[in-house]
Order: sequence, then structure tokens, then C-alpha cells
Amino acid sequence: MITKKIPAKDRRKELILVAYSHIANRGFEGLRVHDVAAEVGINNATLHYYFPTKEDLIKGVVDYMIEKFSTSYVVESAGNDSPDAWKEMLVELEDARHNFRDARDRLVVFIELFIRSLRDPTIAEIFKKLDENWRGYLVGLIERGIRQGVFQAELDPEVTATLVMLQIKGFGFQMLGETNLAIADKVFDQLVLQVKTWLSGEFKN
Amino acid sequence: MITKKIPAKDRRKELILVAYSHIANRGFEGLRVHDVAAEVGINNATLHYYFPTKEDLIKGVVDYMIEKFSTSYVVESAGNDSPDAWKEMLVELEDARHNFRDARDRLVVFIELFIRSLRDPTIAEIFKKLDENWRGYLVGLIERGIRQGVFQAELDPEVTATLVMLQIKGFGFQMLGETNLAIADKVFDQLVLQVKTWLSGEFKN
Amino acid sequence: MITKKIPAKDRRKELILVAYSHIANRGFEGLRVHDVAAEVGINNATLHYYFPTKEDLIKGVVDYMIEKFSTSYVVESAGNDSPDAWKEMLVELEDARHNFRDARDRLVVFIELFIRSLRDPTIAEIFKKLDENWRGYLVGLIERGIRQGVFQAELDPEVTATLVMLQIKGFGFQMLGETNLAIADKVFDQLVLQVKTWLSGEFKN
Amino acid sequence: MITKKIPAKDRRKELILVAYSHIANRGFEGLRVHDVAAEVGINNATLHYYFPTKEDLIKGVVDYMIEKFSTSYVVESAGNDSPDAWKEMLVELEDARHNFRDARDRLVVFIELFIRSLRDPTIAEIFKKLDENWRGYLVGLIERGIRQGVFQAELDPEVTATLVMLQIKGFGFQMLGETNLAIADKVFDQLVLQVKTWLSGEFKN
DNA sequence: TATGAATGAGCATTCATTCAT
DNA sequence: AATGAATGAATGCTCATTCAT
Repeated sequence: MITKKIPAKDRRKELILVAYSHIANRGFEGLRVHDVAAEVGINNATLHYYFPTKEDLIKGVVDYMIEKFSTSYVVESAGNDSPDAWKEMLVELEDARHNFRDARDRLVVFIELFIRSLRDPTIAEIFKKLDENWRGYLVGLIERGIRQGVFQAELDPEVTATLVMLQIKGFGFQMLGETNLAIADKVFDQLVLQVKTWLSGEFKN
Repeated sequence: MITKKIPAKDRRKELILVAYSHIANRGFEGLRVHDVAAEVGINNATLHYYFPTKEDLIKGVVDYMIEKFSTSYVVESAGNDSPDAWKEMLVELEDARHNFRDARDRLVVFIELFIRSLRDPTIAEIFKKLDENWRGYLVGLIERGIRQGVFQAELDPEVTATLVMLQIKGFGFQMLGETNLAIADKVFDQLVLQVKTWLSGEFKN
Repeated sequence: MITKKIPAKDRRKELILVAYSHIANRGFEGLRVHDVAAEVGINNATLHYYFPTKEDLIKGVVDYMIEKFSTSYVVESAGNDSPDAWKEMLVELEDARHNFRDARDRLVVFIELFIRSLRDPTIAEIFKKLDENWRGYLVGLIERGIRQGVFQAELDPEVTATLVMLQIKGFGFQMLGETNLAIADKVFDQLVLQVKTWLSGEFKN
Repeated sequence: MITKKIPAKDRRKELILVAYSHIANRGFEGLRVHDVAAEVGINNATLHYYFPTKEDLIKGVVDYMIEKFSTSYVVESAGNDSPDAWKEMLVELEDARHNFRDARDRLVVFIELFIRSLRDPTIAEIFKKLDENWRGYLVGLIERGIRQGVFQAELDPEVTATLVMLQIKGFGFQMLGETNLAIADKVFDQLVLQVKTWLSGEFKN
């Protein structure tokens, strides 16, 4: 029973995707190289040809996640020279809403990796960079908004950016455990309103 | 080499505390009954005398955490008939700040357990109850605030309570990965201000 | 929770009886001193007060079985000076029929012990004696029958006795696995007839 | 230290044979996967590669025994259309005699498995079928003998077949514990004579 | 590339036995 | 007599990893 030869790059990607879904559904605790290989349809020894160690496979998953997260906002901000800062912030926020709706797996794997980063310096480094990039982007956005006059001048960009990030993370974390999903949209609408009020300095509009 | 006999209740507690710290430092992935027993200074068979299975030990840790979380706010709200709702909310928020400062372990174990609850119905049930209790308490607090006139009348208590919880969780989650700890206090101060503004309906005071 | 003090002899007997039933129902494979103690209602450490080792408990069971087997035919043959040898043989055979009907457990434990005797010289010795006693009794019975003229003279008492034993054992062994129990009585009736024919030398009566 | 690679089928057979001999010499009580692996010269993890659980290994032994028992008489009866029924029965009986002489192990394992079948429905089912096949074969043989006039017409084939089986089993059981092996042949000769008398209805010839 | 077979180190769990009280 | 607590030595089983083919 010889499996068809497949370009190495595709096989790697395939393995990463399956490992990713296994982490999402069973956690790191439940990640087995044998099971990943089996689901892809190859021998577990063959998996080791692509990823010499389990740790390498996990690193593959981390890279895949980073790429996924990065592309989203980098792309969006790419073509924009100086559009309305609030509109862009709104896109950022709404992105989080959809992120949660469409990709529960992404959230779960993110938390799993995050927890792991507390003990694994390699992953910690990556997460730190990811956070710095995100914060950097938000700081730029907030500063632009202040210059444009759509955000109030008194804001500390660094702190405010962190506050925004915190709320997006908190929303994901809170909603992951929420059984009453009907409340999600109401909460998110409120959250958007709250951020807008805070950033604009105008109460209720 | 027989270890000194110790009252069963103390041994159980001792084992739970060590297991708790192991989960905090190594995650569920790294939890080994043998290591827990060794650190307590007993044979691993003796651990099984107290906790027939590893799962039972974990359940012990869960119960311990629940107790820890529950007591804090239940006690505080106990004697209060109708004090200032904002002051009480402030206590709630500040509690989170200190919680984070003093008990990083508690936060880590909480997230570990939370992730596990996504796959383990028993833990999920407990977490659901914990969240419901917390939300119930906050809803009561917000309603009281509205009656007292310190919170604006338009608030949806349920949604607002969820928003408060979300922010506390988000803060913990964000700060756990934060290397620049100096920012933590600034962020938290802003967060308190933001919540106050939102609840009171008065902008900046 | 202090168990009432009970005369040592009764406790021992109690423990032996429970161990006996456990062997009958779960085999030697499934015999656990802890379970035996629990069923009697004492601590497993207390069991070791009565039987220092598991092997001692098993020896207790063996002695109990021997006593049980011995008493049956010894008692019956006790008062008989020279009754009809065939009638006595019939009693012996019918005893086996009832033995099987009433005491499936006894049969199972007997086989378990027998298998064990193949590896345990102590038990082997006991079983050998048991068989020798039984054969001795049957040899005496057959010789008496020959003298009385109810059995044919050509019989070799030793061989014939062995043949009778073999059939009783075979019956138990065969019927233990028999799901169609209705056949048991028919088979036994035939067996009795066959033995009678053989011993008496008269065909069909 | 890697053991030479061997075709999977051979390894399986090798493992079954060693497990078989361990059951014969130490009983189920003394069967250890580690010891079986060691005797074959492989790591105990490799054994689990072939037999995922200990129970699977035991099932392998059962299948092996069944095959061994089945082939013997099935083959013999295969080519026979209508030979002398008594001669065939004699072959059956003599087979048992040699079975005992040559394969004490087979007898011991058979009894071990039989005892186990009393608690294990899977094995019970197999033993039931084995017995039914054997009885079915004997019933056919006896009916043929009656038609041929070599067996007396009054025989109930079902009951008689059971009686024959019972005697073969009883012989094995009795002789297994017999220390005076000299008696075995005499007993078996008598047993054959007795069966012949019974089947033919003619006394002594 | 791909696989079947093999391994070592580890893991939770079991169980007869011991011992201070 | 009786017990709770403790232990050592297994025991079946898992899993990432290796290697000859």
C-alpha cells in the first residue's frame, strides 16, 4: 500500500493543518503525532521525515498561526494612506467579532499557544513580537486619529492601544465559555459604543 | 522508609496545593502524579490512596480553585445591605488588579482549567456556574446602582455585567503576556475610568 | 468506625468462605485480599492478622474444601458394615449428580485448585492424598462387591475404581460448560446404567 | 540494540506459541506480557505492536488452540463416506490417548481456557461451538454406526455422544493429576472396552 | 519519499504487605 | 483485634523516535 507521492510543501501544510485542528479539538494534552499522520493518511515514521520532532511540528503550527494573524490587518492597512481612523478602528473591532464567529478553532489554538508561551521561550518570543506589532499598528492608528481630530487629544496612545487589545482578547475569552450566544452581539455592540465614546471623547452618539 | 503519618485532610490539601502549583508551572501537559507525590514526600501509591485516579486529583484542584474564587466576592457582598454601588464595583475591579499582582499562578491555572472545560463537561459545568454566579452578583450590583441613581438608567444589567467580566478577564489575559509591567497600572487606571464613565453616564470626573 | 470484636475462629471461617466464593466467581486471577476483607466488613490489614499472607488464605480455602469433600463419603461409609456394594456405589454416583446440581461453586473451585496443584507442590500433595483416599475407598467397595458376587470377578479393582472416578470428574467437567442442561439427567442416567452394566457383567437390566 | 526484522506473521505466531507455553506452565495468573516478549527476544512495546492489549494476545492463543483441535478430527472424517463406524470411533478414542501422552500442555491450556470461559462470554461462545462441532461429529458417527448395525439401535445419539466426550475429558482430567502413570494405559484400555460394549450392546468381545 | 518493525523511557494504576497506634 | 496510612515492586500500556529497506 504505497501512498501517492505528494510535493513536500503540500504534505507539510497538510500535516500542519491537521495538527492545528487536533490542538483545537483535543488540546496539547491530546496531540499525538501518530494520530496526525493517520488522519493525513501517512505512516507516523513519514511524518518524522517532514518534522524530525514533535516540537518541530508544533513550531510549524505556530508559524502558520502567525502568518494567519499577521496577514489580516497588515493587508487591510496596506493600501490606506489616511482614511478615517475611527472607521479603520471599527474594521479592527468588527474583525474580532467575525473572528470569533467564524473561527472558534483559531481562538482556542491561540489560547493553547499562549499558555504554552508562558513556559516556552521560543513561543514567548513570537507572541511578544505579535503583540508588539499589533500594538504598534494600533498606536499608529490612534495617533493618526488624534491628528485627524476624530480621537480626543488627551489619550495616551500606548495605553489606549493596550486597552483595545485587552478588550478584543477579553471578548474572545468571555464568549468562548458563553453558552448563551444570543448575548454575544449585544455585548459586542456595547463594547464598540464604549470604545468609540472613549476614543472620541463624545458621550453617546 | 515510612513517612510520618499525617491527618488525611491535611495530606489531601497538601497534594492539591502541589498539584495546583505544578499545573501553574508546567500545565496539564506536565502534570505527573509521581512528581506531585515526590514533592509532598510520599510514595506515588500513597497518592492513589487519597486520589484513586489522576482525574480525581485534578477534580480536587478544581474544587480548591472554585472555593478560592467564590469566597472572595461572596464574603465582601455578605454584610452589605445598600452601600454605594460604585464603591463596591471599584472593590471588585481593584480585587482583579491585586488578583493579578499577587496570584499569577491563580490566573494561569484558571486559563488551563478554562481550556480544559472546553472538552471536559464536568469542568464546563463548574465554570458555567462560576460565571453565572459572578454575573448574577454583578447584575444585582448594577441594578442597585441604577436604583441609587449612581449608574445611568439606560444600562442593560445583563450586558453590562458581561462587559465588566470581559474586561477583568481581558486584563488578566493581556497582562499575563506583558513583559513591560510598568504599563499595567496605567492600563488598569484607564480601565477603571472607562468603566466608571460608562456606568455613570458622566464623562470624565 | 470500630468493627465489633468477633471470635477469631469465626472470623477466619468467614474470610475463608468469602475467599472461596470469590475464587468460584472470579477465579484465582480475580482473587483480591482487599475485596475479601471488604466483603467481610473488615480492613484489609486486619485480614493479614488472621492470614499473614495471601497464600495462607488460599491454604485455608484448600483445607476447607478437603474437609467438605472428605466428610461426605467418609460419613456415609462409616456405619456400613457390609451392605449391598452396588447400592453404595449408586449412592456414590448419585452424590456426584447432586454435587453438580447443588454446588456448581464447589466444582469450579475444585478445578481451579486442581489446575493450581499442577504448579504448587503443597496443593499437589493434598490433591494426591484426596484422590488416593477416594480410590482406596472405591477399591474396597469394588472388592466387597466382587466378594458379594454383585460385581463380576474379572474386574481389576484399582483400574475400575479409577474408571469410576474418571467418569464422575468427566461428568462435572462436561456439564459445567453445558448450556443445554436438560440433557444432564439423561446423560447421568445412561452413565449409571453403563457403570452398572460394566460392574455387574450383565448387559441391560 | 535492534532485533532483526521478521515477517509480521511469524512474529505473531512466535508470540502466540510462547504465550501458550507460559499459560501451560504458569497459568493465566502467571502470564506476563513482558515475560512473553522477553522470551521471544523483543521489547514489550513491540509485543503491543502486534497485540494491542493482553486480551488480544490471549485471543490469539485461543484461536491457535481452536485451529489445533478442529483440524485433527475434521481432517480424519473428511474423506470417509461410510467406513466402519466403530473403527472411526476407535480412532477418536485413541487420538485422545495420544493427545494426553504427547501434549500435556494442550490439556492444561484447554482447562485454563475452559475455566476462563465460565467468566468470559467471548471464550464461552468459542468453547460452546467447539463442543457442538465435536458432538455433531460424534452424533453423525453414532447414527451411521446404528444404520450399519455395528451399534445397538436403542442408543440416543445425542446422549451417547455426550457420554463419549465426557469420558475423554474425564480421562484427561484424571490422568493429569495421576502420579502413577503406569495405570494410564490399563485404564484407557478398559475405557475403550467399556465404550465398545456399550455401543455394540454385546458384552465382552 | 515512504513504510513496517522495533525501542526506551515513562506513565497511571494495582496489590500484597507493613507498621504505628 | 482492628485500623488508617504508607510502601515497593510490579503491570499493562503509551508514545515519540529510530532504522533498515
